[in-house]
Amino acid sequence: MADLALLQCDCCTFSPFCSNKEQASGLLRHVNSAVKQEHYLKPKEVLCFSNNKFRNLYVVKQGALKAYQNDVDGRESIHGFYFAGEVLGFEAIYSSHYVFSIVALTDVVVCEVPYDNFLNLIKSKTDLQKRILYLMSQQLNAKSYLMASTAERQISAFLVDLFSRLAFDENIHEFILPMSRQDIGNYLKLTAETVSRVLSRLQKNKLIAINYKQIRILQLEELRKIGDGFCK
Amino acid sequence: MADLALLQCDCCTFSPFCSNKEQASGLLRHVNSAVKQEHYLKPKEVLCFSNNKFRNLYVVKQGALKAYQNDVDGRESIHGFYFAGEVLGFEAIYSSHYVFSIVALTDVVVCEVPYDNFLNLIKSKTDLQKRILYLMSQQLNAKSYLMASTAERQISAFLVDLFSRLAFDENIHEFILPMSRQDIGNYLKLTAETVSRVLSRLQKNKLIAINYKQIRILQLEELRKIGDGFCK
DNA sequence: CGCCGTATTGAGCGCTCTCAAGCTAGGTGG
DNA sequence: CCACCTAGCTTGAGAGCGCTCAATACGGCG
Repeated sequence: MADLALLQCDCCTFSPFCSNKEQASGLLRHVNSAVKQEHYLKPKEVLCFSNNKFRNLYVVKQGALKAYQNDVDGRESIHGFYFAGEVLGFEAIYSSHYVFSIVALTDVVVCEVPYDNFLNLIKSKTDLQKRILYLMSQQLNAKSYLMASTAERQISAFLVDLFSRLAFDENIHEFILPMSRQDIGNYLKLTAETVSRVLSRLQKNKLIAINYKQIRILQLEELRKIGDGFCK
Repeated sequence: MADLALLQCDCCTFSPFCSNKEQASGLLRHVNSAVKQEHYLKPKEVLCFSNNKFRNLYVVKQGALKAYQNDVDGRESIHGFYFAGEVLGFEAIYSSHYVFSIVALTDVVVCEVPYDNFLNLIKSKTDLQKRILYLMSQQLNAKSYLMASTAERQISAFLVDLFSRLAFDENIHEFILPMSRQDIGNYLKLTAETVSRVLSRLQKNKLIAINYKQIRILQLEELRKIGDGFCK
């Protein structure tokens, strides 16, 4: 378990803002300057509510979360999913309020990073300044596959994206979907039925093997081709 | 003309990185530190090509541009439009190459901002550091209406967005669409025919008056309602 | 004035949605 | 240990929105 936590820190995109010599050698915690504390969440627990005052960025240390808003139709419009090593809250800098409610999908550990701490930390560190622009630029590039032309393309690209973000080991082409079919649909603007149908079709065509939340990618390159132009 | 150029600078989101006392009082040009030079483009002229090495951010001083990629189907997938006062190139920080080709839609004046100049400028200026995070966060919030559920919603939200970015005077509800129906379609993932049909319907319903590129918003609040959840 | 790119409008098709009926897995209680 | 319950998933039939294909109209430019 301690090993897992360390693994998470090693592959965390935020580690330059957090890690120090102690961490690299195995110790860590609140000695670093930007991270204030950790939070532990159970599935369905809320990390922050839409419209609440923005104070903290959060870094996912373990587990998966979703960011969503309720749209006019009362539908849950999902803005994105966040997994280990990813930073959330950047959108809120602009509006100074959280734009989305963020909810745990699994058991979750997040690091709380007060935005003021963060600004103080980067103040005089040019490498961290470059790094944060890099990370935000990365988020600008994400999610392009939302615009793919058919449900099959969107879902193929979504699976490739998930695989690249969830697979600890590139060689194990199997992972657990942390979200429901409905969540995938709310994210891609498809119905849960369409998601289910497309996944079944991809399975029939031997591109994936899927059993509820257990999924194995059988032909990664084929999937990439189907979702092409939209997979990085 | 000189007045227009100044007006553009006054409402430019990038002016903190550019303006100085001289500018504010009427003079300016290359005295400021981040901006290197201006470029003048005619319609269809290319500012930068997709995959070229990223060196500069650009700030639009006058006119309109589109950023696009060709997708698998050979279709032109438009990532966004840029108007006076807006910054482009943030996506390229991540990949260190331009992600999109950027082309002028009208006569255009842009300011070239070498990224190295820019990094030097913000190095020790905490207010500019905050400002750039704010601007990038703003871009993360843009384009949410792309996900609206129907063509009518997307286009209504698109028009509201355009109006807020193009109208010099909030009270004049009339402006020129700088892009073609096909461009709008390529941006919203609709066909030019659908765009045309929806615009005609909005006109029939007295929400807008449109004649080719000339458009007048008749019922801004109604449009906002239709595109709701997706207009800021 | 004639040409060509762009915009409009119509008819028919197909993908995704809606509505609805089973199915499965996992949890609960006897 | 098994019957039951429920939430989530799967699958089917029919409807509607946006797409394709096509014909026509408009406007800018030489």
